[in-house]
Parts: sequence; structure tokens; C-alpha cells
Amino acid sequence: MSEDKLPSRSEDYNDWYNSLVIRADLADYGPARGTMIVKPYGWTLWENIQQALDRRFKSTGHVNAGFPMLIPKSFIDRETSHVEGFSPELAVVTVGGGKQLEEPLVVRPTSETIIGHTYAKWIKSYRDLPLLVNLWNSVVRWELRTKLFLRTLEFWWQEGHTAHATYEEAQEETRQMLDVYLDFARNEAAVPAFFGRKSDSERFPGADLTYSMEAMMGDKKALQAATSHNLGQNFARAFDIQYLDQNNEMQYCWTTSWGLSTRFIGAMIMTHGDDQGLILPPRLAPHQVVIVPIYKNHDEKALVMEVVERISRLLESSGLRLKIDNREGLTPGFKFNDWEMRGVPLRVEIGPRDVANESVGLARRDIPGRDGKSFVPQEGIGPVVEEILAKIQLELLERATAFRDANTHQPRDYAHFKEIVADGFAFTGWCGGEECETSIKNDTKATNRCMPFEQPKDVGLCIYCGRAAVEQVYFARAY
RNA sequence: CGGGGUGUGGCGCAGUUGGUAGCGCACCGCGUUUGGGACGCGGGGGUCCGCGGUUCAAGUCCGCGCACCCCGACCA
Repeated sequence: MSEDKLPSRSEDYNDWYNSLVIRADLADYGPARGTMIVKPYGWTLWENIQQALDRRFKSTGHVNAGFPMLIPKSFIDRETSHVEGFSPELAVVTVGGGKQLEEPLVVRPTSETIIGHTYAKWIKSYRDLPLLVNLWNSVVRWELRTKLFLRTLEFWWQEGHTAHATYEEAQEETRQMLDVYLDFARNEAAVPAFFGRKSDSERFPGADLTYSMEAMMGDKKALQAATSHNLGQNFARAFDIQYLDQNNEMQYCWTTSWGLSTRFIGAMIMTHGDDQGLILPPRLAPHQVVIVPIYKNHDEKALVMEVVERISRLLESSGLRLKIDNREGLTPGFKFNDWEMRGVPLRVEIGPRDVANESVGLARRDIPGRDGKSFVPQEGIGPVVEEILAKIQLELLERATAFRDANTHQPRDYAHFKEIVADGFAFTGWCGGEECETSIKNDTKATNRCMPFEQPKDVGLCIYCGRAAVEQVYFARAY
């Protein structure tokens, strides 16, 4: 740590983000351009995200599997729009064991093709359906401009791949998994998101329909935080995924895929973080509570540590994830700032005064300074801490929701629209024409983020061309 | 691939008219400190991005590479 203070968000949001990722000990740059090393603190956060999602996947009937990272290049070429979408960003392996390969292999940019190939072998009968599999893995996409967590050459994620007998079932799955993501984001990460359908230009290459979750970051830009695709029969036809139905007739399957990546960590950083550093939601934070002991000499240390041990046993017994900062040679003040940088939701301070008063000091990360501090009795500390954590969790969501809504507006006209998307989200009518989307993008850098399922009766006029709108859309500048 | 910039201990930088490399932070040791980013003393650490050239002498001047960063066209 060369400087004490983080660059401020208002002065340079980008610099704030880049510094914070490093300073909070989440991740670092890998030696190859555009690669990321996720450090233990960041990975623990990812593990907590994984667990929260995995629970939800299991409870909706999915099972996990592992698939190869290397895919025959010809697989990618099988589905027309998939090739077009991914060709520019493929990493291709042409040499193996010192010999030129007969057929190049690609490092998976996503697994639809190898899943298609495999499902074609696994699925013979309607009795094999639905097939509900999820993969936890990493993928590689050769991006030009990279940024830790948001866009790196390799990133970690989960990709769900399901096959169904009917369109309706596949559609239901696509929608269900979007709801799983929304529930996770809202109730675990305290990230409120808009959601809906992607326009044709923003759709996943190879999908009939893409749903997405769009969150507003602290700089009022949008971040696509998860996607769910109804792939129709596109991959089923390309890879010949067929089954015999009850009438002994061959039918193509209907497939879906859906994913959430380590990018979501970026969403959490930029939803909750402030100029002091990260603010992590208690349900996902690697440490929910950090205890900082305070003492001047050996005698005080002995007294203080005795209380620290007792309190920590108590809190851990109620299942809290707890960290005691017993590092020597660092002042309490330094430790306060350090854990604030890392976003620990609640700090417990225990010093000689607390030993004497049978109290502890509490400091809420989400309320900086004196307002977030209080002294409470050691007696009954467990329930008090749990209550505060629950409150923080709730208030983070409330705050983020209020921020999102305060910065989302319905424009009166195109001039007003331009003003809005320069610093927020616009919700407005669109004629459905790609030309209008493109013009808006060239004009304002704002893109069509998604179109909500619930539409007003009167969708009004297209904000760009003034013709009748087909639906209302969120427009925003996006990551 | 276009435009701009930078390469010097782990990180951030300084290095004058060419004269044999320094500062802050971090790191190690000892001591004093410790309720909001402590201090003193001592210490370790460098193919100055690479190659070639000019010169008695190159971090510094010249040429050619390479890498990375920022801004544009593509993207979870």
C-alpha cells in the first residue's frame, strides 16, 4: 500500500475501481495481458456466491458436471450465429505435445457446442428429458480492453445447460433461471436489478431469446449481471439432439443456457462501495465480523484477549463468519481503515475500557464515522450482532434501490433523453427498429439494456424516430 | 488495427550540460508506541524493457524491436 487514501469515486470512478480491487485484496493482474489472479479474499467471496447460487440450482432440480476446456474447432462452426458471435474472440490451440494438430482446438468461450455434441449422445427418449446440468468452470474470450472482474481474457462462472421436450418447458426454464438470479442478487448480494428481454442486437449468438439482469453501478452505468437464454432448437438442429416422443416419433429438443460470472463481484463492488473502500453484504462477505483488539502493553493485552476469545467463541457458535485481527505492530486505527477497505460489514472493537465496562464497541461499515459506532454490553452480544447484520443487509438493498430509482427517468423528448442517459438510466418507448438503437448508440453511447416483461398499456412513441413504440425499454451507457 | 503515452528495487517516482543510480512506501531487525492510517535507529534488495550504435564513458544521445497503459471500432 503506497498511499493511504483511495481515489475518490466522484473524481475518477475508474481509478477508484481499479485501486479498490487491488487494495481490498480481491484480485491482481496476471502476467499475461488481460488475465486476472483472484486472491484468496476475492475467491472466498466467489465461493460464497457459488454456494448461494448452487443451493438454488440444486433446489430447482439441476446437477453439476465437468466438461472439457478444449473443444474441436469445427464444433464452433456448426451454429451459424454462434460462429459469427464468437470467432473474433477465440483462443485457438494449434500445437500439442510439440506437434501441429490435425484439427485445431479452441479453448471454450462457452460450452453450448460441446454440450450439444454430448447431449445428442445422452438423449434418446422423452424419458431422458428434461436434462438439467450446470457447470462451474472458467472460459476464455480474447477481449481487447480488459478490466479486473468486468472483462478479462479468462473468467470464472457457471453455465447451466438444459434440454427439454417442448418449447414451453424450455421457455419456463429460461424464465425460472432469470428469477433465480434476481432472487440471488436481491436477497444475497443486495443488488437490485432491472430485468427483461434483450433486443435482437444484444442477444446471445445462437439464442432465440435472451433475458438479462441489469444493475446500476455507482457511476450510473449499467452492468449486465446475469443472462438466461432460450436457445430454441438452434443447437438441437446443429448437433442433432433428438428424442423419440411417446408416439415413437423423432423430435428435436429445446435447449436453454444461463450464466453468472465473477463479473458479478464487480457489480457488488460498484453497487455498494464508497470512498473508504468495499462494502460487502453480510450474507456473502468472507468475514461478517472483524474483531480488533486494543491494548497498550502486555497486561492490557492479556485482559483484552481473554474477552476477545470469549466474544469470538460466542459469535462463532451462532454461525457467524468471524475474523480476529491479532496482527502485531499495527495500530488499531490502521486496522480500522484496512478492514473498511475490505468491506467487512461489522467491526467489533475491544479495549481496556470495554474490559472494565463489560462492553464492546461496534462500527457499521455502511454508516461511516461516529454515526455508525456504538457501545453495547457484552451480555447478549450474539443476538445484537445478528440483528445489526440483518439490518445492514436490508439497508444496503434499500439504499441501492433508492439510488437506482432516483437515477432512472422517463424522458419527455429526445433532448431530454440525451440529458438522462448522460448520467442515469432512461425508460422510454422504442419502435423496435435496429436503426433507432444504432443511432441512439452512436449519438449518446447508451444502449438498449432490456425490455421489461410487464409493459404499460400505452407504450407511447419511439424516443428517437417518433413512430409508435412497440414497447418500453431501459437505455443506459453500459460496461 | 488507428491516435496518444510510459518502460529505472515489490509499488509509486526522481535522475540536471552523458561521469559509474537515488527518494517515498512496502520488506527485515531492535526499541518506544497502540480507542481512526505511529515513530526512531539500523539493514537487505537494481541485467535502469531488449538488441545494436555513437563515446574514454550511456539510465541519459541515436536507430530498430518488444511490452504495457489510456482513448476509439467488438464484448459476460
